[in-house]
Amino acid sequence: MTAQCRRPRMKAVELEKSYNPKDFEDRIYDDWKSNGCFKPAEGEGNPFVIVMPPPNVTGILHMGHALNNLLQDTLIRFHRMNGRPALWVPGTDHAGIATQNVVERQLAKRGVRRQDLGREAFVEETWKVKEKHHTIISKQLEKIGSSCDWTRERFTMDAGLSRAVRESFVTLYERGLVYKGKYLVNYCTHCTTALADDEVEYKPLTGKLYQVSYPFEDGSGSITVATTRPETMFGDVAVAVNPTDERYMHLVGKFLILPLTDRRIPVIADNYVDMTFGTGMVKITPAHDPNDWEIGRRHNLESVNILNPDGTLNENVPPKYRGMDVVSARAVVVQDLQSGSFWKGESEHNHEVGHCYRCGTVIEPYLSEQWFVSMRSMAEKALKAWQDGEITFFAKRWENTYSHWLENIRDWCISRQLWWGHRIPVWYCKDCGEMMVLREDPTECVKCKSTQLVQDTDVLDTWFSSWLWPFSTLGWPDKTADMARFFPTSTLVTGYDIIFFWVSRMIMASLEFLGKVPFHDIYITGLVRDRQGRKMSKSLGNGIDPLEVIEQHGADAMKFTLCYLAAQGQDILIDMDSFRMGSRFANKIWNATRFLLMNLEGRSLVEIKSDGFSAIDRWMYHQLNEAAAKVAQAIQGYRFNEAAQTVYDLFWNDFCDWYVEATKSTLATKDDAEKDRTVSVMLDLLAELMRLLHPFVSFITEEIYGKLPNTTGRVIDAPYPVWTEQRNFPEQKMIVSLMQEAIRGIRTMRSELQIPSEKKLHVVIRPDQSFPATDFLVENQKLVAGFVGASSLSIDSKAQEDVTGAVPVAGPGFETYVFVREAIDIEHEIAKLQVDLAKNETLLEGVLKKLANEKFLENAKPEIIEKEQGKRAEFEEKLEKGRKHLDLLRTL
RNA sequence: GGGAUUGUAACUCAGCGGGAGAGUGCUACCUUGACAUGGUAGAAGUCGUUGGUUCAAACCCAAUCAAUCCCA
Repeated sequence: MTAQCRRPRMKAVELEKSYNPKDFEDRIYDDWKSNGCFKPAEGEGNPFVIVMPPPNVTGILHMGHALNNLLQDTLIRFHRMNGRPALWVPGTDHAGIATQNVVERQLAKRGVRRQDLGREAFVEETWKVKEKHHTIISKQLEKIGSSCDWTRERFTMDAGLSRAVRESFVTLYERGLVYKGKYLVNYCTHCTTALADDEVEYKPLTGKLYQVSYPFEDGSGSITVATTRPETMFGDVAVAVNPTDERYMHLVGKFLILPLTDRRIPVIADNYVDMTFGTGMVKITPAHDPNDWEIGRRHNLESVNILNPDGTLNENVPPKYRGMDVVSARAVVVQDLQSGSFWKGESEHNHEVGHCYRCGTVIEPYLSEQWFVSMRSMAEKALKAWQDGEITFFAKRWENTYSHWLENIRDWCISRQLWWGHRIPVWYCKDCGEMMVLREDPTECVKCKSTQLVQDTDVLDTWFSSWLWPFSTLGWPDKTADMARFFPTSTLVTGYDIIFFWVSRMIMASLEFLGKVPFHDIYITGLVRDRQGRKMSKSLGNGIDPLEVIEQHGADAMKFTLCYLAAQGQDILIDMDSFRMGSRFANKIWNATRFLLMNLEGRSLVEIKSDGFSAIDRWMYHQLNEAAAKVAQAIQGYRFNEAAQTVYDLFWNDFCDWYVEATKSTLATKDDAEKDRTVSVMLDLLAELMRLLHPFVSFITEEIYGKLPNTTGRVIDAPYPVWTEQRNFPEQKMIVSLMQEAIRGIRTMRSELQIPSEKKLHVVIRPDQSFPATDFLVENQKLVAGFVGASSLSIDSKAQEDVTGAVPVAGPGFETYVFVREAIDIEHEIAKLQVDLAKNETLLEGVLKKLANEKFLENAKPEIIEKEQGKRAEFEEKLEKGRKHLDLLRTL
């Protein structure tokens, strides 16, 4: 009495005829979320931790975010299933300038300026906008299937993170690494705020180079300077020449009168001046040009600032020009220079001009008082951590970008003249002028006890809060349980555009405040581009909305497609049709499952014993085993494309094309015990496949896993398949490969001779004496016959059958004979065989030449030599058989 | 000006020292009881160009052409 008699018979499980992801994706996500599946497992174990790069809270998720997050999701799911407590911390960023711009634009529609509201009301309004947008962005993250722990979600301006920001600011101040000073900064007159150096984007512009004549004070003629920005002449404090320039040396020390004004300025000498540019004489405007600023410092020149914060000219210019913006002032100045005969001409000039990375406005170098972080010492630590191998970039080449930036680091301007953001924790006493940098809001002056205190009006750069993200999200500066357990984190996944802004700064902050790197691996994703290779952008209108992809193809299709295309260090070029790839794959998974489930009717689950496996079962487990090893390796090395390709090939080429096809002949029989066994093994394989596939196609695998009668629980927390010796069947692998080769040979013949599939053939497979798969072929005759559409098939191991009139096909260790006499064009077959023979002759020649080469035998690795010897045998066999077959054909 | 990356089948890209690969597209046949979002078979490549290193180069090195990106 076997166990199967007592087991209940199963019902067929109905799966919808076609794959329709909308039917289950949302439901599955809710199920995961409401059952705490995204929380890290309790207990021991080396945690795997990712902090999500926080998207801008008022932004919309674009394809780049989708890519970024689904790769993180793949990693998290893989490690979670491998038994590591996996934590993925989600969150959003307050995005100072961007958000403030969004709210200001909304207000502008009502005809309201932020100044009309006042600071407090404006910030309140911004919080409301933030709340509204926050639901949009989190919903989008859910749609794409992100298995992040929402119970730990953070926002860069929530209470905890605000405290972290203060703590870090004050600590740096105490360490002398934060300072305030009047320097030339990049200023956006549209956003009315200073920007950091790396927030400026340089774009080539065609401008004009103007030649202006500056007369000498003593009336002894004039000199000509070249400038691209004549309106800044009101800020000129000198004209410089190169000290080695013999044309002008005699002029150094003389004074000039600045045109349109009555100011006198000196001629000075400085190495910076390029003798070949323009006339070789340069006007020096320290308050409005970074190079001039340096020259001004070297020569102790004063700086004359001619701009108001809004970009209009201020009281330091002649009254006529005050209040004009830069562009209109330039036109008027040019006109006035012309009529005042200071004009010497103009020419076209191409140069790189800085623009605001948020609004695109031309950046003005602007002299103002700002807060800075001194970066040198932190950069050195960050460089050392990299040199010591504590962090690794994938792909490696980004390490150059990282180190190069750190080696050339400049101090970081962190104050922003905005209202939305972390207010700088600095207070000034109105009475005694004392400056206080404090963790807590003060109530009175620490020096004079006055209560007349004002807080610095500026806010901090948004990156000043996001650089703390890997630990502020875990509770720092408190010593929380999460900090102890999950910090440092494991991996960061982000785009290369923010290696400077964010990645390197997080490393610096983490080393500075915690003495550890914040993560060990940094995976840099490619950029998602359109088919023409252009960046996706609003202005081009070439963007693809991830939600639209999900609508058309499903979240799994999007995830799988992008994984499949995510080659390390490579941008991804796609259009909407690209996602059909993933969608077809998901459809295939669906239908293969459907086939199996409809065959469950009346079957019983039996215990699976590996000694009861058929050869083809062993082969399939072997393939699965190999794939598991390959996927693990690929994921460890962040080669997502390789991992995705591995599971694709396994499921489609091995499981569907061969294994499922092979079961069909069994399922068509009346042998119930064998059918129960087949179905049970197939269910086992399918469950394993769902686990293996889950990180790459998460929803469909969960949906199917839940329907399988041999599974309990969810696939999201099922164990991941790992390579095991028990499933290593290299022998079966080899034997099945030989069978496949025989089958392909016959199919090719059939197809080339255009024999319709309904026409059944007689086929003879004649193995050589030492052919290892003979027994297998004998046992699986029916199977092979089914694969090639043969009405009769014989395994002619004694070479007894008469094969006269059959078309011969050579294989490694065997020959096949297909009886299709009436269909053959003998001349054509002979010609084909001759081409084949010629090819093999050249191949053999090459191999023989190698094997005769002493240097090759000396230098090549033994396994290579062995391989060449194997090739020689193979080509010789093919030639021998080919010649025999040629004779055979000629007798027909 | 400095640096990085990329040039492989019609398209998008893997491979990166030892017999040229995938997906899409294309061609032929197939409405076989999972799937036409499918099946079977096939055609298609001087691996940008020129040198060099090596027994052996798509792969390493140098130069060169083309494209992209970052920094100044």
